[in-house]
Amino acid sequence: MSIFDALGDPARRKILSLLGNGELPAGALVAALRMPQPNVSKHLKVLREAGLVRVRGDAQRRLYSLDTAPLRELDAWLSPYRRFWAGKLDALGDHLSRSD
Amino acid sequence: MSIFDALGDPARRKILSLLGNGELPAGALVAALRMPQPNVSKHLKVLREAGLVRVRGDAQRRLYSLDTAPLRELDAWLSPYRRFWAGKLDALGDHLSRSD
DNA sequence: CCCTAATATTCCAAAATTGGAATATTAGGG
DNA sequence: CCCTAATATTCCAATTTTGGAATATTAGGG
Repeated sequence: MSIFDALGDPARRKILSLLGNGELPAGALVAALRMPQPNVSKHLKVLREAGLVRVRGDAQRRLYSLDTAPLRELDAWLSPYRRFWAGKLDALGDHLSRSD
Repeated sequence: MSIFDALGDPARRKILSLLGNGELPAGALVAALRMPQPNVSKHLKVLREAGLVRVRGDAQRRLYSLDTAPLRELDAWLSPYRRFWAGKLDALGDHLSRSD
């Protein structure tokens, strides 16, 4: 699954966003996403396979953290297109304040 | 379909890349992609619906061009993550950071 | 009008994705 | 050992996506 596919699901984007603030146990993600635990676990698996998150054990818990390497690749993929808006810093607001 | 989903298919990413060099008729994309025409037409529909391409008629032909607005959104989505590699001089980085 | 070129749409089966429910695994604690 | 908490995996039905083939549409040209 490519990074684009991995990012295709809103729940997965939310997970990345949450991990942006630092390492979290799977349970914290389950609580934040308000979604059945097995479901979150499956999304985490997709993210792992895409290389977007790392995991380490801490007793029974599994602590997830962001691996930004694929995001850097995405950034690179975007590069050739940036010339279309580079310098055009007009007011096209931060569309980005959505919840995903 | 979100922009992430629209970008999920390699053929669609190739189309965007081709259109990066300027407007092209659908037929040119069919030739470049080496894929059955109806298939390309369907990918173009997905791209249209995601707002990634514009189309205008020229007699029987349809000329496609890039609409970069959704790519700018993607760029914005990426923003909060850039701090993880900002300053870390990656080999890919400054491709086009010229100051003229 | 009819013909042709260019492109889009529909129909269909195959493959992949997703969610829900049940179950399995893993790692301490008593 | 057994128990419990935390997390992962499996199984299944529903939905979505994809490709191939056939067909439809659109817009001139003769």
